[in-house]
Amino acid sequence: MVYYARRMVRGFFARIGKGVAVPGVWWCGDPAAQPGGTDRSHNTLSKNERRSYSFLMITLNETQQAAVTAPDGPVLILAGAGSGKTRVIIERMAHLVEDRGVPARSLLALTFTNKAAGEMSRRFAKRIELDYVPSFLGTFHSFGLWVLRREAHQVERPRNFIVFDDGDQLSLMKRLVKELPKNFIAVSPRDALGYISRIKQAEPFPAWENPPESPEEETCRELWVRYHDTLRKGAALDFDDLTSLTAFLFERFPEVRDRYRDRFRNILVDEYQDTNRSQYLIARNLGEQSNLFVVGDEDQSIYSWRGADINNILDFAQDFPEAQVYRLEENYRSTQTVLDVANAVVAHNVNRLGKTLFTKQAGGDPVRCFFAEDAGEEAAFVADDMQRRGLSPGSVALFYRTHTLARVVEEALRIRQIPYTVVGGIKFYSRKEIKDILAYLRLAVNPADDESLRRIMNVPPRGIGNASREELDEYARLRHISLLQAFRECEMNDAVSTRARHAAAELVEIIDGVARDATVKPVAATVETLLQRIHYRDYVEHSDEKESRNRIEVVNEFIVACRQHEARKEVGLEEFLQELALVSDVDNWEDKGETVTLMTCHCAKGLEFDHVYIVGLEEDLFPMSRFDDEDDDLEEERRLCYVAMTRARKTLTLTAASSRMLYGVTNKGRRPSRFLNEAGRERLQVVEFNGEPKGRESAAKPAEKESAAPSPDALGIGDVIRHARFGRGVVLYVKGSGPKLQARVRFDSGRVAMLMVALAPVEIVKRR
DNA sequence: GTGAGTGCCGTTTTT
DNA sequence: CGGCACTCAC
Repeated sequence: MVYYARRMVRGFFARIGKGVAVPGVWWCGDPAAQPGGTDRSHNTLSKNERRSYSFLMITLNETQQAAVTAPDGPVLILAGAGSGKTRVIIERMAHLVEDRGVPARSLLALTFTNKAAGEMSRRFAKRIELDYVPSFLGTFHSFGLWVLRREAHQVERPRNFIVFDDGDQLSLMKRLVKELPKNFIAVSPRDALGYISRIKQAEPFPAWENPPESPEEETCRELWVRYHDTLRKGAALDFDDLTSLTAFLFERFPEVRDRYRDRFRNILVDEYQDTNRSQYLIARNLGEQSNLFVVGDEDQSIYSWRGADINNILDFAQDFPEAQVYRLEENYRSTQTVLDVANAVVAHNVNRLGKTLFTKQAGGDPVRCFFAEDAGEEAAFVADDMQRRGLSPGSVALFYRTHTLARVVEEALRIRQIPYTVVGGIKFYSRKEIKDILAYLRLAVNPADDESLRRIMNVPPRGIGNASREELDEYARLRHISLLQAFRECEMNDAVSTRARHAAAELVEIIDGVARDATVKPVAATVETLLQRIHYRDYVEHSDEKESRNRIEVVNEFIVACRQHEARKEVGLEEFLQELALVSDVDNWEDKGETVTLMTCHCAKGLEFDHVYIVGLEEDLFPMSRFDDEDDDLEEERRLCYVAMTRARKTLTLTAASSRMLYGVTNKGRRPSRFLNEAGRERLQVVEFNGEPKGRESAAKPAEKESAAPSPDALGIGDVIRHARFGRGVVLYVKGSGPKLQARVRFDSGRVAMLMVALAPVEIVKRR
């Protein structure tokens, strides 16, 4: 299915539709999808959805049927890529409700991503043809949030705690590291956060029974204490807390756990292979006495770096000895050629339960492979290839291991005017502008939020510098009051300069203004008033000339987003902020229409496209090199490759470059990924730049040529030239250097030609 | 207190 | 290469 930005966000907002007013009663599907709803895109499933949907109505295969109707007790579904995993979950839920008389409100379906949760609720609502579905369908994090709001007192937090995202965490930790007494060995804020996160998985409130094993660990423990102190004072939880404290609650307070057990008699977990320890504990605590239905694929476990433990799925049968296990191995998505390649790669893994996907769609286009000289040629090939094959942009996706690879490809697509959308990357909501605005809003809602105040006390600059800040910090600390309170009282504080005092008073005034507005105005209006009061747009415009246009856009987009949200649901500022905390990919607030989709391989999980390109299949990039080349890491890279490949419905094209600039250094003599070998050379068709298959002998050797860097000042990509005969044209790609410099040019006539620059009658019209 | 300039750092994937 | 923190001059 092709996911557009807007759909993802709609998925999110759909989940927080009007039903949310009653805790635990979640609106599944979309308000606009009610009979009489007007928005077309809400009422219709996409073509792809409809295809699989009607398929589902007509027939489930035997194994799927058995899985869906499995008797009570723990059930594990090993669902290979494209085997109808989501279908099975939804049918299972429908089966429970329709055939077994299970009340829908006793269903708890937990997913890993917002995307998956959104899709699940929409499809489930359609399936059982109800406008309201009183089940809880959401991510582990949103479930944790929901539980913790009700049980906040158990963990000594107010009900209206706020959620720190990773940006908040990092800036807090930076400060804490800086404030640490000098007798502690230095650690980086990132390392400290990593340590804390790992600890939390095992034990949210460690007793520190063993002495620290290193001075670094000692520092980390000290930081742990300070970090949580600060969170508690700020009435905040971080992302990890949402799941780890929930797990802790269920483990330590049986009576609390039992309440939720009684409520949710049927637990369904999607992507079980991605669960970390806390998530596993949540599932087990709630599901061990009732019906735990987990679906996953050990070959698609790609989040171990976030604490996901593949052993949760590998050991399910040991954990629950009476578990019934079903294997879904029939793939409904890809051609056999694609599956053969993907299977061949992942078959090299040792640590797996073992499945082999098959499909009834025998044959299919060969999986192609292109070896480029450099990243520029690789990008040019890919973009050219899409045009040559006449692919509709919306049917194409391009995956890469790291976001940095997107740039070159974007360039190639832009020049050819192929529309594209980059998914992920710099997250909308972690942009400076958004974080600034949110900090104001959060402060208005929660005066104890010192971190937010620190962020914006001098943004835009208002004359509160280091000296005043330190003074006010000290003032607040001594009196055990919030920083904002210190600002309120600073009129009497002689240690602060007059200028800063006025600025502080004004800031307090502004914050109070926001709080006041929020009670009477819609969110968008409150934000707009705030922006004008602090001249935020001017500030953005003056702070950075080249990017300012974009950044203003970001600000305006935020306002639009607020409005959209309001149109959907009347909600106060406080609730708005809380909902926002769990949305990460707000970057996708725009609908980009029929475009090529660019994203990381991780991001691609759960999606499917007719035509898939995977670029950068080189050693040290994919698989990415690690400090320790442990097998586990390599296996995970392999799974990631498998995930990426199995997204393809019809065709798969793999590319690599022998020279590529990474981290600012050009890296020559790069070697093709071992995954290409593992796929089996005989399964790959090596092609030339023009897409024609290469001769056998040349196919055998992955190019390791001396690549002469194209001389940058001769002619570059994007330059506009004029040719004596062909007229005006744009340079798509250059190759070679000096007198051998060749340029691929697309002329306004539509003609594309490779020119020897030294010989051709061309002049440069415009440098890019 | 501000802003420009410099040097250093890491540098994957995301709820 | 790019983002960030730090230093230095106003």
